[in-house]
Amino acid sequence: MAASDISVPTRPRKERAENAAKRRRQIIEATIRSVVGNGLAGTTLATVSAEAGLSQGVAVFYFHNKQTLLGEVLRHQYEIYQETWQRALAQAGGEPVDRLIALVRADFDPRVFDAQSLVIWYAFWGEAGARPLYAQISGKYDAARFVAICGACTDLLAGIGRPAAEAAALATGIDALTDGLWLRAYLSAGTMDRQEALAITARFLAAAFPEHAEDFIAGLCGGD
Amino acid sequence: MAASDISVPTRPRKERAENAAKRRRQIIEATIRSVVGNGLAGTTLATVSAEAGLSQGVAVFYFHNKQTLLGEVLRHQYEIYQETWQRALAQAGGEPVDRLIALVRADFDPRVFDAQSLVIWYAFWGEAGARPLYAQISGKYDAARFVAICGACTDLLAGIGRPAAEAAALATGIDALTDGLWLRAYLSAGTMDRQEALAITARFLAAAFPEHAEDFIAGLCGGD
Amino acid sequence: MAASDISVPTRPRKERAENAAKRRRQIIEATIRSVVGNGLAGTTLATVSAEAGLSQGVAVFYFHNKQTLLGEVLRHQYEIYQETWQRALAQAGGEPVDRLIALVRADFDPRVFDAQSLVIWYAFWGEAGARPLYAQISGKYDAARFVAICGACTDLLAGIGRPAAEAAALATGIDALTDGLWLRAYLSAGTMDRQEALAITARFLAAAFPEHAEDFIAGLCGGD
Amino acid sequence: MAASDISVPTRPRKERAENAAKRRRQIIEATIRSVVGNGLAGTTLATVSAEAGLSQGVAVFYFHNKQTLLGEVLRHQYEIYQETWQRALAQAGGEPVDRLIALVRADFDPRVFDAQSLVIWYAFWGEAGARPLYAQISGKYDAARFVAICGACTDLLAGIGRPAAEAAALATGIDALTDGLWLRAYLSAGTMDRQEALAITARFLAAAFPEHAEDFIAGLCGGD
DNA sequence: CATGAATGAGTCTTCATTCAT
DNA sequence: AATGAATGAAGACTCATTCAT
Repeated sequence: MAASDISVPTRPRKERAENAAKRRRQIIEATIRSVVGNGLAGTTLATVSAEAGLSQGVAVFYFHNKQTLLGEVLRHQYEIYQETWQRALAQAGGEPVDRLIALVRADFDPRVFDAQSLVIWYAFWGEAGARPLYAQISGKYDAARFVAICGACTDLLAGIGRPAAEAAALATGIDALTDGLWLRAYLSAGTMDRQEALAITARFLAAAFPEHAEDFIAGLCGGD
Repeated sequence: MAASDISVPTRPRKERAENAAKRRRQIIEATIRSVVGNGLAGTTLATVSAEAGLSQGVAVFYFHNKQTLLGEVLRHQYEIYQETWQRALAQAGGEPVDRLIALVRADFDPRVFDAQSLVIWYAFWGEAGARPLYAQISGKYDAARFVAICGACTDLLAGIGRPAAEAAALATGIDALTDGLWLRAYLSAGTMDRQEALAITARFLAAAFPEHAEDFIAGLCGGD
Repeated sequence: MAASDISVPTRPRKERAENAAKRRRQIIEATIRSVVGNGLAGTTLATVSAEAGLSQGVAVFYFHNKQTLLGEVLRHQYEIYQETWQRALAQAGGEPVDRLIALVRADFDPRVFDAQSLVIWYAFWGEAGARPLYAQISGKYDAARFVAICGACTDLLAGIGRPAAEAAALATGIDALTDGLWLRAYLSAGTMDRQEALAITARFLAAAFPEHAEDFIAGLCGGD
Repeated sequence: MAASDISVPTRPRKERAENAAKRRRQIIEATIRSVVGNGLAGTTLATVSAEAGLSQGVAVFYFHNKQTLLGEVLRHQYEIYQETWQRALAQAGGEPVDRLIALVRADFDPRVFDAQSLVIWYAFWGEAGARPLYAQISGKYDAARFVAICGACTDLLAGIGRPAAEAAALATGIDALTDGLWLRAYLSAGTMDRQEALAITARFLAAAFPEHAEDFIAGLCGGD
């Protein structure tokens, strides 16, 4: 025990690692606030530092350079999003309708469908054309989600005796619809709320799967 | 000699105005090429000048400052878009189904639905959160288009005896769907072509308006 | 003629090029002053700008970046040096002894052998180990001078019936001796003047070529 | 437990001092490696720490600041050099010729005349113009060596009946010659080896002291 | 003793903007 | 009408130094 007292005068390794993780999150969150407030172009290491209440150097210390930091921010955003829909999916049970409902509801979950998040999404997507890193991160996470939607659609079609070939197109359509609603909500801030977005999506899903129309209306429009 | 010195440089007023318009367009198009190639953040007055084959000063000379130029570029992009769908609408005849078909087809018209245009749209929308000017321009043009879609929907619903109250939600959904398909096409470049986008939209429209399912399938999936 | 009045409203091309050359020299000379005053490590674009009485941006405008500027400074220094010894060589006439005398005298010419120049030489040579650019520039110019010395030695040896094989070693030795005297003059500033350096070199040359001892003594120690 | 906590960390004073000396040398040698690899300008406390395999803070802990560390490195370099020539001198015996030969040989001793050492020398000399500390250290050690060379020359001249007044000039010339050969070896790395350098020096010494020509040739060119 | 997180002044570089020509 | 030289205010990034542990 005396030995350990001597050999570990510094902070325990674990505590240090935790502290680093905390700092990284602190900086990432400050960056998000900055992007929301100043846009991606208007976000500098200075605005990030100021927002984090830290000195100019820390961001570089923890992320090596601005590009890495921004990439990490996008990843962080996707992680939150993925966590949300994956949890919803896990809690939805086995019925394909319920899974689809869960995925759509997750898309308009307040934790995900809020003004700040939307700014982040479109800010990064806007630069994805010129920044391979952003495009790559987006592609990876988007693919995972597409698989989930596509799976639910496949099962749903199987249940009602329709050809599985439609699944991909339907999944793409559903994904596109919710992304488009996000864009509306983002561009004309405040004019579309969660309820309206869910109602519109419900209408299209009900039309696309008339056999489950009732389920979609009930599952998406009702509730909270 | 003195006479010629005075009279020659003073070009007729009209010719001068035309020249100015030509230069402005030249610079706007150079800017678009630059945004496509370097992103909005990577577009500087220098990249614009280089792309236009003109000197550093011209952009400022004709647009006073960078922000105005970029605003003008967005406006230009919207003008081309608006021109496309308005012409399509005008040629569509009076039937609401045909008008809706025309509007959707216009959205995936090669002049509008190409990789470069998509980069422009999402680049500007990405910064719209932090730049009121972009948001304002977008809002103005988007509203005009929404009115057109909404009108077609209203008439269509009236024709099949469904409540007009649905029109706005349907219009929003259709708009969102096509925007979402644009986003797919933009982010995963090359994986979605005009045909597929039209087919997906047709499927949803057919489902939403079963009475005109045939029309939408025929009008959107067939043809070129 | 009226046409030319219209087509060339800007400054004539030639005048502009001259102006650019003037600015470049102005900045190079400011850089030299800065290196003399602050060392190479202490020379920043800010010290250069201040020394030149210009704004921070100009140096970059004319030299693209700091490294290029510093490379150009070294080249400039070598150009002056080369010009000096080449002119001396040209004026020396055909006698090998005279050519060797001229080359040595040029090395201690006040235009070349002054405190400021020495600082520049050793500052750049000091970094040559880590900067291939400097090493490359030095190598190129040093080679040219070595050829000249070597040629004179070869002819001199031929004149007195000694083997030509000695030439390279003698040339290297002479070059090394003058460089070493430069180092002395540089490190212990003020303790060695032109006269002393010439006298020491004369002594060694006289010893190395006893047949021309008188010539070297007379040619190097006398005069101004 | 309390007892061991207190007694164990308190190492004996002597052991502590030895450890400190070891650490200092470790850091100095790391600095030398860094200067060789990155140049003086490219050497930071970070490169030094990395090279030493120690944490960022140690260098400051042991040397208070970077300047002091670098000064210590130069001193260390001079110490090795001085040790080499002083030992050679001590082993040379009393004959002036032998002392001079020993001094020259020491200058091209593999321990001293190697690529890395040359980088160090010229790196520091390059900054000596702007850093009084380096100039001062150099001056001190150079003076000691000059005294040694000068002494040997004086005795040598006395032995052959030539005026002692020549000694200083000859000593300066010899010193300059070897320094100049070092510069050649440094700038055009790999093109001059120990043998060639010794041969060139031998030739000049033989010429300068014809009475001892044989001795110099034998003493410098033969051997290993 | 030793670590390495944190700071902030300073560096190079970029770039919108001005302006003389 | 057009050029492009010149400016200077940021921007990202570096690094010597400090300091709590």
